[in-house]
Amino acid sequence: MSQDTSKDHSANERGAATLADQVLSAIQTAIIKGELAPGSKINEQALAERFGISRGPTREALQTLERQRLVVRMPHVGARVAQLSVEELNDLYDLRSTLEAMACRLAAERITDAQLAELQALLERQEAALKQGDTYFQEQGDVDFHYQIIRASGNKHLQETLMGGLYHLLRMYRYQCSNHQRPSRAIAEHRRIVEAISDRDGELAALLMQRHIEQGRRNTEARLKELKAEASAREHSSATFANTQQLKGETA
Amino acid sequence: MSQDTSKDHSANERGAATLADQVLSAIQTAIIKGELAPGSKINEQALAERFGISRGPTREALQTLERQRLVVRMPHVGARVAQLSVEELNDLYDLRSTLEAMACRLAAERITDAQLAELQALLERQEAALKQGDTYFQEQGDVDFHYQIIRASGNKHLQETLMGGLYHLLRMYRYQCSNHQRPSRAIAEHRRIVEAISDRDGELAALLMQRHIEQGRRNTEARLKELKAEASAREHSSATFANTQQLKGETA
DNA sequence: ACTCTGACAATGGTTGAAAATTAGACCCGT
DNA sequence: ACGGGTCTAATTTTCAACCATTGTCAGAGT
Repeated sequence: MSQDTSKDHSANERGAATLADQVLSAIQTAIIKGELAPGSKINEQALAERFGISRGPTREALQTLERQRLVVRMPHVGARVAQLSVEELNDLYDLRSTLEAMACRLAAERITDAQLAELQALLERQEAALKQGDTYFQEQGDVDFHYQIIRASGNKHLQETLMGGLYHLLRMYRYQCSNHQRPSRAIAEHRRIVEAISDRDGELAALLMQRHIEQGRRNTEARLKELKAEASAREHSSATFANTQQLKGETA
Repeated sequence: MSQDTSKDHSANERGAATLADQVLSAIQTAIIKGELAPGSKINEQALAERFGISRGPTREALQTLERQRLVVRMPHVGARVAQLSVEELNDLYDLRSTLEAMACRLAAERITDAQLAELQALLERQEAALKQGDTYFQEQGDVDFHYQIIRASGNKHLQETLMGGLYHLLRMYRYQCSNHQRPSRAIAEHRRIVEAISDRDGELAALLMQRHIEQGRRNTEARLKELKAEASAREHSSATFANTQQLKGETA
């Protein structure tokens, strides 16, 4: 039922067997929430000390973060938190759209009755949360919705690509560009998608999912452009320090 | 000191920036070619000694291999070379088919004249190699063909997912299940795809690519099933030796 | 203003040992 | 013999100290 699916898909399902895994999810949330400012440099030593571990596991976590595109690394230079960009956002959503459409197509063929029931139960919980204005559960529920469909596709590589690769970066964009608009519409779209899957109409489900995601892309893109404009405006006022400010926390 | 102007200043070029990268590609080819037997356990220490490096970079390479699905790792247990399975093969090709179809769609929109000329030149080299029976270049050319289209898509995340993630595992399946059949037909399919892209007909190109890849899937699947059957037969006759090829001493 | 030089800082890499965990062998009672 | 629990051994994980290599930056020199 309400198992904690959001906890950690990318790392191993085993809670946190290694130190690197533990610190990994900590850094992940820090980056996604913007506590580590985009573009800011990451010092291995300092990061290790901050979590009370040595450089070994820290480097491991950093490498995982690199493959998740949450940080960018260059040899002998170091790691810095990824920068949000409109181009990458579009690349990301294009890919996500294609992959989740595929997931819908497969899920319509292969979803089990139990999984379908679970999906419908989730939908009802989402609607209840909408009425109560529980924004946290709305976010959580949206993630779970997409996750369950992806899981129902039964394609392990598809799951891993979405969950381990794109998922976290996507969360960063959504979190930092959150504009939480019209959850009622999103849930209505969810409902139609579930109906299509329930009817075993994979093509329709895929199409609806693509449109649903495209809607999300538009929202996020618009908000990101606003943020970029604001940042650019701030940069004009203090142009002398422009370059050095980039790697410090200026996101108010 | 030799001032090499062509020094790689970007992390994209996986030339040989760090030790981990160097040894990584070495292990990759060893796994892909089957020199490290599928399912065999990998001893970190032994692997490090074999390449004359310490355990640090070795662990890093191993982690990268894990994300490429060339090895499977479990905490405190160790790493072992991935096992080929028909289910995974199908998952893999499904995903590849979807992604490369997407690449075709995008490439038809965004390919430059220079890239298109390059693609056509490659095609002619492939046909020349076919006539001369140059099987090595046929293999290489096929990889390049798909790579160039993926690159022409212009979607960085798509490129990274295919090249960094699926590519190597795919090569393993193709190498170990090589049955080199009908290259003439494959090249004819390549030509039609290039024509469709040249006509800016993304939908057609995507469809042709999907069929092309499906053809490859069928071949590889059939060959893999043969191999599995043989292996199963061998296991019946001499069950004692089956599992014991490890990296302990040397694989001579 | 530009380039070159050298010190400085951070990362990449090595080594050896200690802590943690699993797999497999061993023992024992029923 | 058999199931169950314990113990040992082997590997992995982590730590800590160290050196080597590279990028960065300031300052001198032109």
